[in-house]
Amino acid sequence: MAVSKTIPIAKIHVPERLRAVEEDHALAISASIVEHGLLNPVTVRATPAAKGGAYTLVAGAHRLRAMELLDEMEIDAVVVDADQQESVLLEITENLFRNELSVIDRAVFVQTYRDVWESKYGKISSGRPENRCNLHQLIEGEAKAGFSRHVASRMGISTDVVKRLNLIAQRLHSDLRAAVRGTPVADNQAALLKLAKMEPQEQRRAAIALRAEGGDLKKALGHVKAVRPSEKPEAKRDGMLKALLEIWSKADDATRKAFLAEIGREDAA
Amino acid sequence: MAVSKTIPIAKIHVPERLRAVEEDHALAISASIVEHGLLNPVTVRATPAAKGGAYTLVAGAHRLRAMELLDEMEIDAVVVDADQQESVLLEITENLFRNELSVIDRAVFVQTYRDVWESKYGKISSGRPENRCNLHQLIEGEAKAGFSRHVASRMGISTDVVKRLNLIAQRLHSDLRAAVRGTPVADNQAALLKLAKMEPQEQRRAAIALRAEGGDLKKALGHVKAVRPSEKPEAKRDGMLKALLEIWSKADDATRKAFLAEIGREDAA
DNA sequence: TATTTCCCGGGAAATA
DNA sequence: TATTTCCCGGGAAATA
Repeated sequence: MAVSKTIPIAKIHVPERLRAVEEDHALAISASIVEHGLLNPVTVRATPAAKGGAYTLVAGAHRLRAMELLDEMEIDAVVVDADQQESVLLEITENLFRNELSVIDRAVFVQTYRDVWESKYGKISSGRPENRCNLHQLIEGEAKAGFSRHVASRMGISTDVVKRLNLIAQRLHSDLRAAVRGTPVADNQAALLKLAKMEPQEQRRAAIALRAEGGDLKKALGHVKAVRPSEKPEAKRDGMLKALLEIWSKADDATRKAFLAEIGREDAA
Repeated sequence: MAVSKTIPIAKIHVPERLRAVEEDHALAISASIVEHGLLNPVTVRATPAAKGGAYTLVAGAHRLRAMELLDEMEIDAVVVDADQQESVLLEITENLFRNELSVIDRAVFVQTYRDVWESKYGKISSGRPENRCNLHQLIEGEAKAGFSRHVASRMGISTDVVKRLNLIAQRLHSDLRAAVRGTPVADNQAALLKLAKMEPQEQRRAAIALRAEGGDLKKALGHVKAVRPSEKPEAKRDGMLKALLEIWSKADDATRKAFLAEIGREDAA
């Protein structure tokens, strides 16, 4: 892939499409950066004429924001020439084919592919495809299809595999991604899926526990589960109370009476 | 398609695969048959050596049972030679291509196609495909794919269209199918989908209302909706009571106390 | 507004 | 047991 170099953060323009950054997520990444440094460089495009600066962000909005929060002035970035986007996509494809990659590495590759693709062709979303999209497909000489099938056919994998890698790439917390690196879990798809589906808060705890247990996932999850019940009982209680009141408000007199009788409160009128 | 002729019900063997008949559904069909006759013949295969009789049922278990319930001795059936199954599939395909069909007719065609296909290749289900299935696909010269994609490519429609037609064919109550015939609703996909997703009980009421309103769906659904709240309040009350007790049983003392306080029952200890 | 084609999430069952 | 490839259901957004 193109060369990674250090560039001033002030010179990076963040396009509208990438503006929506979750501050919590960025904060979590800052913590990870303090501890382990920036593991993956962000991806930018050289755009000397852009309003915000000489570069435009392609991938890594959260990492960029995290570095800003740490008052860093510079960041490692892969600089991709606008005309080279297509060849970057090709490189990713080839890497995916060639190497013996772990599941998590493949997920990151697909994610980067997705980011570069979106920066070139627009945001990937559901819905009936526009003509623009079809046009692109025709130029490429592929059958008419959305991003999912495009990536699948290009990478030589099924759309289901893309679906899973996407899920891992998009929902696995960066803390966990870092914590998992080098352990067997990095190549354990089922485990990664399970982790990715947990709440972000739980994922952060799982990451800490995983490090403490030296990569033993079972032990680590044991701690997280054990912690959970006592961790946020208020939220749970609130939920129960709310549910009770919600149903109560909709119930008729007969139902209310029956309920009170069942719980031994049938006395008052 | 092959010729339809009248055959003795006693001579039809019902294979294990089709044995599971919902008696309610069959009863509903008998009512429809009394009123309108048997609208679609069942499909059978000529199997002189079979244990149950000279024919084996391919499609129409509910219709067959309905005729049995009416003490009929014979039934109209399309007799398909075992060797002709493939050509029947082809015929359905061609019909689907050629004619100006309503949505509901297309759904019925896809359903029949599915039935014949299942009788030849085995039940369609989820899961990683077996070798047998792949073998079949290779013989056909098609790319390896499940039933859904097979049907889609053969019919010249997308898998999403197959999905919707399947939904309509499998979940639209036969009463409604009959009631809709000849009205604009028969070619209104959105309406059919909406109807198909309703509870069977409601579908039956909708069918009655639709006839009463001369095919005016909006008016008919107005009646059904209006009837519903007073129709089964007991079931709803039961559900609410159950939900209340369920949550109550899991709640701790503090939550229970808070709840009782909210509803003005904080008195007793 | 009705239809279509995407994406996403989940579950089942055979394979490795 | 882990992975893969089906089917199914649902929602979004452009098209007709």
